[in-house]
Amino acid sequence: MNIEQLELTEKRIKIFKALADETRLAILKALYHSGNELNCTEVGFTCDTSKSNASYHFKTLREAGLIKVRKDGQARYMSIYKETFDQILPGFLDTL
Amino acid sequence: MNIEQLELTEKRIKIFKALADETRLAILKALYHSGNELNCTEVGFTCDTSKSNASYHFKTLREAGLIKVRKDGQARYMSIYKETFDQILPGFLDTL
DNA sequence: TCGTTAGTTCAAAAGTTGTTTAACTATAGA
DNA sequence: TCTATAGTTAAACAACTTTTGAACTAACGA
Repeated sequence: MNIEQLELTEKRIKIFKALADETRLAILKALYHSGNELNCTEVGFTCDTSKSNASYHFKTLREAGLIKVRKDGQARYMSIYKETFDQILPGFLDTL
Repeated sequence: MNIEQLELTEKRIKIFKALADETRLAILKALYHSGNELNCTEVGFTCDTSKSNASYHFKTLREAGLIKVRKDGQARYMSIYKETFDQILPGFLDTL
């Protein structure tokens, strides 16, 4: 395996780990179906867990490149990082 | 969430867990690129681990519905379970 | 029947991930 | 400046996954 393939494999594994969790799938589903950005409180509400646990899951999704976060005042708005899905899992978002 | 959606979510999580591992991605890659079935020894050789560990990973892949296994004499031949990929991760196999 | 090959299973050890609680930082408004 | 709100971080713990080595089963050929 060359270096690009190694990095691609690592990226894939990070993504699959991030997707292998009910709470994180619920977050992505909410984001995808909102068709828009949502703030942490809104997302935390739909996935029914504590704010620190929600924050842990946001971080996992962010580090896998599956969501992006925009800061505005006190709030942080997150949305699907579509490019990552298109590259690694073409067609998956539409099955959500 | 209704019962079908719950089952789909569980199936997805099982699949993502199965895919979130370097050894198992290597197995799938070998199978996909062989374009054919391979026996456990051949696959174990390409993914460089003990036979008991290889067997554990085969089971994980089998239980996620990602490979199927055919027994013939002493040997077992495994191959990609294409239908599962088509249903849950359309387009993914070609990125392998 | 005996030895060999192919693969699985089991239990213990090692490693990783998810949850919880509490303490923390940063921004906003009174 | 004080208080409230939004979110992150750290530590401890429980739960789960992976690895390892040894014992096992099943099929084959001599």
